[in-house]
Amino acid sequence: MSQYIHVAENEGDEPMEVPSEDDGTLLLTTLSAQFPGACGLKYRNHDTGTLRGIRLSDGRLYPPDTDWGRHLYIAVFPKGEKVKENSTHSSDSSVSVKSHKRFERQKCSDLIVLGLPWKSTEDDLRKYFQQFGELLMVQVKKEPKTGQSKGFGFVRFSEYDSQVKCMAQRHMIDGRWCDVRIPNSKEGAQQMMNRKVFVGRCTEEMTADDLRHYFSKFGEVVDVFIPKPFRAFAFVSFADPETAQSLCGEDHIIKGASVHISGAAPKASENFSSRYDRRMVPNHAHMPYQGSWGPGRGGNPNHGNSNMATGMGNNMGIGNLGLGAMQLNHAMLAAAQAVLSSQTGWGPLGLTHQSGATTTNGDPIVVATTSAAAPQHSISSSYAPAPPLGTSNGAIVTTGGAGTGANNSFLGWGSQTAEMPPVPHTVATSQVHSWGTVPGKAGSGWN
DNA sequence: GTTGAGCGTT
Repeated sequence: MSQYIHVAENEGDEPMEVPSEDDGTLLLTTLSAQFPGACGLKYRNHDTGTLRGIRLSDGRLYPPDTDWGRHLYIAVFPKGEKVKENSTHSSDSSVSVKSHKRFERQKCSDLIVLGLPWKSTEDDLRKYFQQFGELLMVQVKKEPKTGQSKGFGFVRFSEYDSQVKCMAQRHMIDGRWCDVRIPNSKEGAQQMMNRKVFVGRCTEEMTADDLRHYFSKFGEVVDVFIPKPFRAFAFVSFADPETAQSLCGEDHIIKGASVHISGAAPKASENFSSRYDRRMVPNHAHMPYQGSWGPGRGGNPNHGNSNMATGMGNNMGIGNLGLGAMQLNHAMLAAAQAVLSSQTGWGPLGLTHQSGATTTNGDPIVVATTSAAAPQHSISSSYAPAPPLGTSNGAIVTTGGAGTGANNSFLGWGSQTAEMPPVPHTVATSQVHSWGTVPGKAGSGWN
């Protein structure tokens, strides 16, 4: 028996009625059609005064009791996603607002949609994805002869905001969970906007604070890295990639010495592992928070991540360290490469940071083995499909029964099959489980 | 007419 359910974006907002299905469930797609990006529902339980999450399984929201009753339901959004204009108080929500602002400038790219049902047509895709915003292109790849779908397609939004929203969740399309990612062929496009510059010909007198202070006049400096012992170069990371780009190729005078600025090259480990053979870094495939820690565009102050997405073409490795032609010898070049390599945030614990290296920000280098540490830093959390950790959204199953698989089905991260794997006991492992089902491509952080 | 990790006839 179908009924209309009262849903609002916030408590106190004017509710909107959304229809349930004949079996009494509410399709997540129905909800998100009216509340784009919504990933769940909650309501105020007046017995306890607390918010109660609504069970979500296989794209269906289940009524809290025998039916939906007269509760006012609140749409739940992935963490950091609900960046609306009506959030006037930008004090505590400054993080998501900031990231939003940063993303506004970004351009859309084609997105690959994986896992489509064989029967899904381009019309189906268009109908589904237009809830996130205006679509510029929709494709379903088919066998040329038979016209049979290959099970994947491409979409392109006109607004980057739509793309971010769309990528922040999985998608139930015609009964299957589908993933939306940046296509392999497009990775690297973003990397042209590296936030980090290489500063060559540094003198020993230049401290990290000196560099930070000097470069701050061009834009917000997120990080300064000076290898120790002294090697006559440094890395400066800006919050805005455009700032970094604008400085590339220039010579600047700092403390009476002329330094040369150029784009920081990707690490060798990134180049080889992600380009040549991803099996060389099996850890990546199991790392949680690939998404949120990915492209390092979120102003993440940690070294390890600012390079995560700098996988430019294979021909832009050592040779393009941009050391200012012939200013530095081979040893120095190798040293720079080594330093870049050593900044891998994903490496073994002991190798995370070069000993003695200085940083101007006081933050400790976070090794991404503890999941809870990640999102707090991560301004780019809008990339993170609010991993199943997101109980704070209140959208996690609270009712009993088969709800033990709740975490796995949250936002659809998990198995395609109805039967869920054993429920992990900790949040951390649950993330590994859920995210680990997406193999490879960890380096780019775009998927 | 089957299938289920991937990566786009232009």
